[in-house]
Amino acid sequence: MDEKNFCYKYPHPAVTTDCVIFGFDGTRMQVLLVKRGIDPFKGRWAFPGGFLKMDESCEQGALRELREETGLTGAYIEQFHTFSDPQRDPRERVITIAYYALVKIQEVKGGDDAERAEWFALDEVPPLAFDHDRILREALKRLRERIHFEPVGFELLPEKFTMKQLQNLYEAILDVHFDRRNFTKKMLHFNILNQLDETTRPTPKREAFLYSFNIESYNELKQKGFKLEF
Amino acid sequence: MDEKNFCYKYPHPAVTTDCVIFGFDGTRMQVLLVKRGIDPFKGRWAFPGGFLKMDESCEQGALRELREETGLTGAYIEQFHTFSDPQRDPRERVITIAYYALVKIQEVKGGDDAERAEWFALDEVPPLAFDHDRILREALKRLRERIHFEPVGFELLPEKFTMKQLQNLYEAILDVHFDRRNFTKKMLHFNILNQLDETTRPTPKREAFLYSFNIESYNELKQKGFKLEF
DNA sequence: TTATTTTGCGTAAAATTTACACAAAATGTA
DNA sequence: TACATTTTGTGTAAATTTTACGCAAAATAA
Repeated sequence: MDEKNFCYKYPHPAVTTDCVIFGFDGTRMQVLLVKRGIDPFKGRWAFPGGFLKMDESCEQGALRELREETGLTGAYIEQFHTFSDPQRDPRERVITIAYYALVKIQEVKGGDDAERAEWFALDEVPPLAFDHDRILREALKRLRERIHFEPVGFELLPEKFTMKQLQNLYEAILDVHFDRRNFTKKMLHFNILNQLDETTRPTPKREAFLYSFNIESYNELKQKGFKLEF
Repeated sequence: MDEKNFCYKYPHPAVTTDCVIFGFDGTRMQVLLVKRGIDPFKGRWAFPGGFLKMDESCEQGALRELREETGLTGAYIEQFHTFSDPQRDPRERVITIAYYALVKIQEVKGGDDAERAEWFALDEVPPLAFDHDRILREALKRLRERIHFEPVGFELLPEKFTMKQLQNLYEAILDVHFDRRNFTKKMLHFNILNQLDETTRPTPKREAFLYSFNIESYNELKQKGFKLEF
């Protein structure tokens, strides 16, 4: 059947969600792309996404797409912008509500479309379908702002991590360099890290402490109003 | 005619834009509300907004609504969130792309719907139609974040303003109090203000310098990457 | 005149940020 | 075993920024 059964008095745009999925490999920020199997832009890479269902909010839609593409459930996602250029999709008028997700790269198994999905380092992202290049730029911009108010880094690292890993992450996102000793001091000063008894073994050189994120302390701090300046 | 002439293979939600219009009266932040003339929520106050046309981006749509409601053209607007709860409109599925505008309250003459529009101080906003209470909360939250990266205050003040007015504005938005002398020092240190030769006359007490915003210096500063911490 | 309010300009103390020094822990090599 | 090398943990002094005020000038009102 090819009938058009959904009719309205006034024209309605189609609505999709797209999700920029960020991961961190220990050194560089990565994004998960999916190769398009159909036109338009067949063969081009794009962010996972799809049409919004009528009984789900766009957050639910984005989470559903994320689950379908990567097998991830309950990931940290954040809506950052809605893109609505009338020409952004050659088929029909489509506006897309864009999210970014922060995931632990090592926990992504890949879902139904896993064979089509692939991680790319930020500086190796190929030209993307639709206006997804712009969507990526906006996502990064928002992530860089967000890091000043939320400890977004902890969504990207494993449960236990070293101070060096955390520093690498901040440096990768903000594209800056910090002094190792000052970074540690500042981070510990926030009091949102648990220093664990364990250390990294085996290790090539001197072993490092492992830390975990203390979400209770963070929530307390958040009540009082604070900022995570870097 | 009451036919439904716009048909699609899959269901499409309706899409609107809504605009939270912020103004500053010298002491308090205000928002411009419009009284609804039709159901649903007839008689309740709401933010100006309306359905997106098929040939305009949502930014163009928001600017058009703003012009129709207030007569303002070329105002500073910023998209902050898209609201998509399936139940948010009792008529049909409507998602709304929400903007906030920063306007100089003294320049708002009022448009076609001027007689239905009214300014309300933030702490005197009545219960609003739809999910507009939530929309207001989110707009404020975003404005408070934004003020750390953009000199949003200058959109809300007249061309020439005193340091005290600027301080009042920051205090009203952030709901904090600054020391008068330290605020001045910090503000001047950014080097984005022109100190004018004029002063405020007549004045009840000692006259104060007038300042204007130096957008060239601001853009220079922005290139280098900076922050307007308060 | 004198008291009062508002503004401009300053300065000392406190707090934070920045730039380093140094030693301990692990490894590899002579 | 001794020693050079790398990586990490901890500390400290200097520079900078923030904070908390003091004080006098300009205008008004009594």
